[in-house]
Amino acid sequence: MGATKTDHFTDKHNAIATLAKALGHPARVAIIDYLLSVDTCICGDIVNKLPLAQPTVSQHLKELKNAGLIKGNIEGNAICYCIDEKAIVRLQTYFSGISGKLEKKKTDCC
Amino acid sequence: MGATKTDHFTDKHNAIATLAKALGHPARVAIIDYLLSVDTCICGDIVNKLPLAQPTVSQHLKELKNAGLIKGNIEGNAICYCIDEKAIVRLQTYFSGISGKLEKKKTDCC
DNA sequence: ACTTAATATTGCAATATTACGATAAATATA
DNA sequence: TATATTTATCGTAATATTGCAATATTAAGT
Repeated sequence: MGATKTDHFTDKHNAIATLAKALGHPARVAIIDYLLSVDTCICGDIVNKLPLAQPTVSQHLKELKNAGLIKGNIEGNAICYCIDEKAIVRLQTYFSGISGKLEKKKTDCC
Repeated sequence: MGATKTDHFTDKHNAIATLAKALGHPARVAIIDYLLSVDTCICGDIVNKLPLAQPTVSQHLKELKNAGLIKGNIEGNAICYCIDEKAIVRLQTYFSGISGKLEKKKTDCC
């Protein structure tokens, strides 16, 4: 089939999966990394930093935006993309939550 | 084409993407959640907790294992799966790193 | 209005993922 | 050894993703 059965899972699980999926491609991780490294947000040169054609980069940016990881503003004939801190914090909280629970368990049977 | 150009990205970006991709499906997030909630690691009943058939669950477990998020041991005719703490810590560190850098920047132009 | 520059969209081919029925493999128990 | 139980694998259909050339859109400058 190929279609994920999102209906059958909790909102929380779907939300984490959506964010994680958006970062499930090295190009998109690289984009986040790049956005983090630049001070100015005129980000047209992301294309130059990646080994991908412009339409492909544009598509990756769209996916990051749809997932809520980045936000963008039109800025003349350039676009300003920024990381959306809320999404990062959500992921950070999620993983530190798991980490904390694992510490408490300490039944490392495997 | 459909094939990710992993060759062209850094190992760090590929590593994060691999972990994130593994969590890019609600069923796999749910599996992690479940593994976290049980004390005993006899995990055959993951199938009962998910709205998916047994082969599908088995496949998701395999992907989580390949990505390094869980590890498993054969335990009689049951399998014991556990979360691999190292992977969680790696993700936690990654996201808190981003969060920290964002705090320092504070050039939220979008 | 015309041109230039930057980004987005469309269309399409190649590949990957998701899901499951059928079946196999492995192990425990009778 | 035969049977039940549990997990894995195979085969296959449906859908999604990735990547890019061609084209469209948008806004700035001339």
